[in-house]
Amino acid sequence: MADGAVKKPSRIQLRNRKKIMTAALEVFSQHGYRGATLDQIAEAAGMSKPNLIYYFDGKEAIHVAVLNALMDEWLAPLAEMDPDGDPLQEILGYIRRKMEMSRKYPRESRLFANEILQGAPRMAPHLESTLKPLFEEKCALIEGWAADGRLAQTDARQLVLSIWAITQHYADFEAQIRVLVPDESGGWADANAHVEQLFRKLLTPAETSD
Amino acid sequence: MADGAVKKPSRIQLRNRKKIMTAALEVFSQHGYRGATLDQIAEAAGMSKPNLIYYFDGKEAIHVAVLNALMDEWLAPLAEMDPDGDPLQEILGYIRRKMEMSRKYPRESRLFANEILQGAPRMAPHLESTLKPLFEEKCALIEGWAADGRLAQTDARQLVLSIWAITQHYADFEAQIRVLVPDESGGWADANAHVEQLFRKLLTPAETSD
DNA sequence: TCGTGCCTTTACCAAATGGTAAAAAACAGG
DNA sequence: CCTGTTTTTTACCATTTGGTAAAGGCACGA
Repeated sequence: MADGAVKKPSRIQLRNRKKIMTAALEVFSQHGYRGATLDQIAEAAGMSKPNLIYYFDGKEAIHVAVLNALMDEWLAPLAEMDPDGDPLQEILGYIRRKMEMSRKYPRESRLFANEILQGAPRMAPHLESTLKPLFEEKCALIEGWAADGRLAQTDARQLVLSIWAITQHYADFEAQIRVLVPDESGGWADANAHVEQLFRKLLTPAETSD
Repeated sequence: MADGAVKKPSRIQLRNRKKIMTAALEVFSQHGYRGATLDQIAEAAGMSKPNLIYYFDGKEAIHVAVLNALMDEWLAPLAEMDPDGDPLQEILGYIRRKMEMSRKYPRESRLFANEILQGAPRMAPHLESTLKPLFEEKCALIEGWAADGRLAQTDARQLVLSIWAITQHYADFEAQIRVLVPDESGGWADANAHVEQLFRKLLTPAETSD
């Protein structure tokens, strides 16, 4: 009885929370935190504004909930990088997965981009607690590979940053790319090929074939 | 007499318009268009809100004015790329200038990033009329260099996009980088070295030293 | 059928925000 | 100093927006 646990959420609660978060992702990613209104989210979720507040403590709580819920999914491509795989293939595989994310989930990318651009006011703790350890772990892994001569010498942190920069750019700056790159061009195929070429050249170790 | 021209602005007008635009850059780049308020801009500019409206037609007009005024400055590094220079050096020089921009003018970078992220609602015409021609011109130049064998074969459009992505990332995602990269590390020096290494490897032509 | 507890809506509200009106102040030019 | 013009301020205003109160539905077991 003295358990401070919360009651387990009902089916309808689960369903509605998910509907709200889906709607919120749509609206927040398109307009940013300040630009999004509860009315927009409510309409997108197909329910009334006070009903949102019934399920979440307020606008900020919705935003934080969406951010936190998507963080794991967002980091999955990096988390999947396998210490036992072939270094170059592992990194190129990571890049391929990341490009896939930008293509299939641009809203998630823009949501995070918006938040970081504003100085990550609502995400800083999560960055520190979730992103940073993973980042450190994978950087150490890459440094290990480089030290073994299985990758060209390069700054692991900068490498990961530049992978993020390029891959996410395709989602975050889509409006600009749409203006500059004609529709009839290769589109995503060109992008994938270019990114692979770029990082393959960077990372392929000097041919010290034993 | 029949000249529909506007009277030339007084000294005080020039001064105040500039003050407002400086303040607006600060505020818009930090909070985005919707997140910025006229009161914030007024305070940053050291004048009253109605006074802003006296000099500009409204919030949107201020935003557009800032965007347009900074566009040229923003594109200068690319415009400076010299068709008669050494291809690799020209591109690396461009990258160096762009990194310098991100370091010295992160607010400008974030202003544009915010605008593009929201779909460039107030900048689309300017993108089409100013950015696109320059982009096309320089892409053609790069393609020429590559065709002459003075650069490695690569997709010029994708190359420029990836240069933008990486260099601007250092300004736009600074909040994240500050969390991930320890202060005592090389900081900008590491970043510059990495970016140069990355693109140098991509662009150095196969050693067909004649 | 009647509660009872979860869910939803209707009607509001206070603060924030973009913008206006009009008077006051500052600043020419004579 | 006077006069007309430009600049600035002091009140306002209408709308938007995040949030609340309280009553109404609604499912479901006794």
